[in-house]
Amino acid sequence: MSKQITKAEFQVMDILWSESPLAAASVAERLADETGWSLKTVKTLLSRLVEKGAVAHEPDGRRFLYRPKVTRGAYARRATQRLADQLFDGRAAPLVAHLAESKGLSAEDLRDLENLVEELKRDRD
Amino acid sequence: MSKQITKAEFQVMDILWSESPLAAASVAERLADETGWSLKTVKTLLSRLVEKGAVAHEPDGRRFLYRPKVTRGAYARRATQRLADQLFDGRAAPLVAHLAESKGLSAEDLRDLENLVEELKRDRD
DNA sequence: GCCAATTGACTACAGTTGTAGTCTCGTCAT
DNA sequence: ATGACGAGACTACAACTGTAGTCAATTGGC
Repeated sequence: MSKQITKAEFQVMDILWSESPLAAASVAERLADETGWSLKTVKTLLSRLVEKGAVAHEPDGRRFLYRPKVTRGAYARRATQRLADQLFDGRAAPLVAHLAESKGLSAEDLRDLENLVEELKRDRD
Repeated sequence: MSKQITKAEFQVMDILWSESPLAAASVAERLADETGWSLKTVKTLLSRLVEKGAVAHEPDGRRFLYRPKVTRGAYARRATQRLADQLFDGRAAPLVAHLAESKGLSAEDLRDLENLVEELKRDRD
């Protein structure tokens, strides 16, 4: 049921999704470049993520190791669904249309999409 | 550049997108059912939206009429883009894949998507 | 064995958001 | 003219966020 994850918290999650488990110090280290956050800040964010049920922490000697409890995929699914529901009544096509309009999909994107649609059609029977 | 619109503010926008211009009282009326918000709350939200540059207000006698300055489409595009960038490195296909997985696209959705992809491919040449 | 460094716990504090309340002024019905 | 009512302006306040600081306990290096 894990609560809403904020933007800053998401950046922490993204580190943990790329590698885990990690100690707070390691997470902070990996974030230092993009964010400039102090270790303290990162620790606060980690605590909040633990409170929210999005990451688990297991003691490892004197410190904690953190590990995501929610997969990136699950998170992405929920976020995508929320957006689609809010903006497009849950429909995918207008969502893609907006993506296309705002960004211009690459040729590769189009190929991927075509294959995906094919696949989905096959699955449906 | 209008600032981030919040969840509550979005609900107000959605009323204005469906009909505008409207006086604060009318907006509140139309929101009463779904939200139960008091007129005061709605007025606060409208003021904040004006501050943020997302709606314009023109005096009409002793009151104001509110009208969106950002179209729903433009808002949707920005929101979609943000999500795609954050979660999928801007790629559309994985986004659609996640939508498909979480919701099960309808046959109609698939047809729409297919047509859309066709169209996008044509546009590209 | 002892000290400096590190760790997690707790605290801080300003800005944003959700949800309203108060104040003041103009006006419409009498 | 006047007094109640409705409009927007300003104020409130707790929860959540972003960004840290302080403190007390632990421990690895000497």
